[in-house]
Amino acid sequence: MKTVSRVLNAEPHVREELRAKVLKAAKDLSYRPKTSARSLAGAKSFVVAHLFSKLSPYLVMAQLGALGACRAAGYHLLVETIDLEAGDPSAELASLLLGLGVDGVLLLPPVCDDERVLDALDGAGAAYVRISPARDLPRSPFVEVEDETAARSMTQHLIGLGHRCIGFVTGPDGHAASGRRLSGFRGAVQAAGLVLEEELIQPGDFTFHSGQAAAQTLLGARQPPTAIFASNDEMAQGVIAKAHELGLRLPDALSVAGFDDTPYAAMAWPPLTTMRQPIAEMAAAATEMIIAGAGRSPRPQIPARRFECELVVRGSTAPPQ
Amino acid sequence: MKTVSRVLNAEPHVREELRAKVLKAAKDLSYRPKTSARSLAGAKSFVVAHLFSKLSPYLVMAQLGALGACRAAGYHLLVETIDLEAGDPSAELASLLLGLGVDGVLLLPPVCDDERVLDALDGAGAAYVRISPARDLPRSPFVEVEDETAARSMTQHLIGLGHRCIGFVTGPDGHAASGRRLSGFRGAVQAAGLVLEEELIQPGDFTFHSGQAAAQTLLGARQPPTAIFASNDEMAQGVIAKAHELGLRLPDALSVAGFDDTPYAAMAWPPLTTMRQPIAEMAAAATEMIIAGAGRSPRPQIPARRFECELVVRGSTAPPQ
DNA sequence: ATGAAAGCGCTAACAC
DNA sequence: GTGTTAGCGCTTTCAT
Repeated sequence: MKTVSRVLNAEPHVREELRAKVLKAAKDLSYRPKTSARSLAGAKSFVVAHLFSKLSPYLVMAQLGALGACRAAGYHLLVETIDLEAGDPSAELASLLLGLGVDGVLLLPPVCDDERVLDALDGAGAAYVRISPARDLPRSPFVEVEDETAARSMTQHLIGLGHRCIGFVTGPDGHAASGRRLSGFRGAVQAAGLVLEEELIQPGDFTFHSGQAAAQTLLGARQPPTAIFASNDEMAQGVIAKAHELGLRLPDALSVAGFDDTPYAAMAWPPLTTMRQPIAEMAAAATEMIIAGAGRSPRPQIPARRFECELVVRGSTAPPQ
Repeated sequence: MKTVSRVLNAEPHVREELRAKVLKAAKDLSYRPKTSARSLAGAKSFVVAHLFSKLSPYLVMAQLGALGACRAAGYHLLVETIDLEAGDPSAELASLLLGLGVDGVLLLPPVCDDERVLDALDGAGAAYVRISPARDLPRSPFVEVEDETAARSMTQHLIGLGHRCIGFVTGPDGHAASGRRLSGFRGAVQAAGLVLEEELIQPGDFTFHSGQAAAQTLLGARQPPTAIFASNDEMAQGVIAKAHELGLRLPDALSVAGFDDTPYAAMAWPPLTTMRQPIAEMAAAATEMIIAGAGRSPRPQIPARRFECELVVRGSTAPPQ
């Protein structure tokens, strides 16, 4: 019995001949080890959980990446929501962690920066990997993306098109990406020797509505920008909608750029120029980190991984008219 | 020990006093039963799987609904993809079903109409509930929506606005909703005494691209329609994009209507008039059906449930100019 | 390199 | 109404 276990878990110390025999028998019987028995007896549960508060296209792409990594390793992906607004998120977490004993939890913003969630996870001794965390970097393995460089590239693209007055819509405070994308924008504008009036930078929170509101303000100014760079695609969509509402012809009267390259960016009109963030790969990498550490104690130290973005030029950006 | 088990599973035959005592002790110790032990010993796994081939906004909304139902019942939701294009989907399913022994599988189109998937599921003795299945209705419990009635309402909305020449973009063959929505459209057009030229009905497959292509054909005709009703929101977005590309002013030069009311419908420009399909509730209902039958043998007969849609009028429909 | 024994934490079946 | 016993199907530990 133990020999079969060794073969099926790819453990050493089994003669090649015997291994083949076991494998053949397993195949003939179409035998599948029962996950519940494996996790009851052993240290691994073969389940990774993706914990989120709200599902955006960005998180959906991450989920798909995580799913792929799970599949490749014979793992399963569990999805769980948590209400950050509600009283105590740790109570909700308890049933997840203590009950199921998942091997690890995948966290993205904003959940990955909620102190209470992190404390609850640490308290339960649960492993977790974060994507683009804003704080306490040493607290867990994580994966991040070159936000600042990417934002700089996008800004340079707009400047290269001839724009001299560019508006920017920020992400919410507390999101690591928000500050970095703004820095990248600022850096590129200043490097080009352009004046950056502070009213060209409008606050947003990654929602469509906030993109509309920011556009309203920017386009209503005495000297409106000829291009607007929104920190994510959904806000860029809001900018586009507002511009249409104001009767502007895009992209001639206004260039609009986004960030993330969600599937809906290409469905906007005009199709949105944006920075492609390899979120599926990032989530897959994070999931692999979880799986690599599953059942191991002490948990292995895993170095952070950093990914790059790619400029995707579509029809929403053009030289100013 | 058995008494504790009874209390925690809300089984009868426990004195109220003792029950309270157990509950208090459980709380004091913050005790959580271990899912793997429960499913190894018992007949239930406390896990429902959502099996899909591709993730659309529609499926994401369903996932959220299923998640809510799982949460409420102390269940967990597992997500799994299956490649319908690939050789044999049953091989992929095997590891999911035999290994994890989920209590049930939630299936939506197009997966819910794939004969091979259904056969594999039946072969493994797995329970499944389908949403809007197109065939073999008695084969499993299912949930459906009033597609035909809803399509009729939408068409009446357009006719009521004064449109006399309305184009229609169908869904893919094999999707139960495709035929029903087309029937609803046909019924309303004929009831209004309008002539329905067959070239006003263009084939689509629920993708953005197919919506664009259909719009290209419809708007290029000698007598183009003044309104286009697409069978889902994504195709409606494609119609809108194509209309913008052709320089049409929406909604005056062309009214566009969709179906589903995904979150992106409201982000289009103009905001899309559509039929809201209560997909999250439908998925929740389907998940409850799975949970109700979990661990029971023979599986209880569960009557189908039917839901209604709601017309959501936004800015993309208006009287013809 | 292989295998025997013990037991993970519950529920099922059966006493009482 | 309550408690006892015997496993569920694996992995772990420890012999050999």
